[in-house]
Amino acid sequence: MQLERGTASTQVAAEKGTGKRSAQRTRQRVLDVSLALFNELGAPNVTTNHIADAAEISPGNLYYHYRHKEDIVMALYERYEAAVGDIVGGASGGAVDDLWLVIHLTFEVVDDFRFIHRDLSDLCTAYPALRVRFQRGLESGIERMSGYCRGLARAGEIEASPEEAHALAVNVSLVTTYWLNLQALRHASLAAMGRAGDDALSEGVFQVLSLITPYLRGERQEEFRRVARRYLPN
Amino acid sequence: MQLERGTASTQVAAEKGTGKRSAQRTRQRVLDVSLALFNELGAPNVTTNHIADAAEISPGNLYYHYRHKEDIVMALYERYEAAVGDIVGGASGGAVDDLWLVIHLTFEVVDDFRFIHRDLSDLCTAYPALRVRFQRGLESGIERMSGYCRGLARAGEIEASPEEAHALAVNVSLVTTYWLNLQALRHASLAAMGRAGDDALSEGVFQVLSLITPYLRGERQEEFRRVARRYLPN
DNA sequence: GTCTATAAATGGATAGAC
DNA sequence: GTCTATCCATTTATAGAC
Repeated sequence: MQLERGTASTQVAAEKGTGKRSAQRTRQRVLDVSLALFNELGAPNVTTNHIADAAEISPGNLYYHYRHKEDIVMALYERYEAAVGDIVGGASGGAVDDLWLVIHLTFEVVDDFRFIHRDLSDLCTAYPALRVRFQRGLESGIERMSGYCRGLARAGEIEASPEEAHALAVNVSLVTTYWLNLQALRHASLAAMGRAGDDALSEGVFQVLSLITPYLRGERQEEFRRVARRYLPN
Repeated sequence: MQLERGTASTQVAAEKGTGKRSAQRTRQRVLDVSLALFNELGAPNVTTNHIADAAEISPGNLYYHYRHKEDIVMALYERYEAAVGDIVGGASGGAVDDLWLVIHLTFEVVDDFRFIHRDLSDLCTAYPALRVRFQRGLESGIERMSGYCRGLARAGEIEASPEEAHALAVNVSLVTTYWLNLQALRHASLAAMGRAGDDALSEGVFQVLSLITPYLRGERQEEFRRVARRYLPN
């Protein structure tokens, strides 16, 4: 992550007239336009020619940088994983107070890479490598959330058996994973679906919070309800 | 629905030697094998030739019966809708007691037609007619569940604001829609995914019940917990 | 109603020149 | 690094004989 010799501007200058650009830059641009196209049309509906066009390079050149469409998808998935990792890594080890913030940030990342969940099953059968990575990430996410919930239960913050705490964690993961997807389906105009509106995102946070709220007790519950209310559409 | 002149056996007899079969029977068989293939491989990965092969007819003949692949998908979706309608229609208007049964039966239908939710987004963009039908069904499902939950709230059975009751209903719909899908993703071997095991189905019921349980109070909650426990894997 | 043969279009991927 | 041209496989759908 500490590559990038020379500033972008000096690179551009050095590339002038040669007709060549740094491989790094081209690869980055391919990923950027691919992400945009995948999100807009769904990965299965974006062809390699389509990507090459948008990146303003030839199909042949595209395959010089990425031998298979799968390679592009995997590279983007790694970006997604890294972004998610930044969030949980930055979370201050388990305070209830900023749980809502973690949820919110997570939804933003899920939105940025919404193509992943849009055709998740199909992508995972087409690209087995993606399946194993996704499985790993999902399980570890569930496990982390489950541990967090069971911790709350032990601390007496929520009233739930270990099984219920785990079920709660799984439901949180499920809603986080599919909420924006379902919301896009519900409110999609006939036009291609662009980025989810702030509404859809806020509603998602509300949905997740409303999974947790009823388990809380007394004071804590009120606190949560106040936060949740901020995420209501009205 | 009251067609079917003559029994199946007399039809078969009448068809002998002519090389022709009743259009009804052929169409049914096409739908049956399509459903099986879609569920096994995912609709996008099943070609019309594939279907023709499995139905033991020629590609040309397939297109005599169904002009487009979309027609097959839509016919199957109508089957699905009808099956769901049977469940909610048969439910004895709102007793809490057999809510778990409705959930269980719903999961079975969702499982029978799991190809629908597997590639939902992609199918809906490919077939706009499907999108509108699905949207309608989803919204009416949410609305019914929401009304049910708000009713429980009014009756004092659960402690939830109207907004929370609605959020609960949405989460119930979401989990019901995507649970088996996610579960197939989690536990899929490299082999094609067959019907969900009884485990996955029971766990799904448990997940949905655990959405509702924490909202209940005292006696009712205990009752629900007892039912839910029956759905635990162990 | 059913078949064979094939059209028409698309998509992933490669070869070889510059 | 980049391009043009093209191969090869696949897929939907049709034409026309039986």
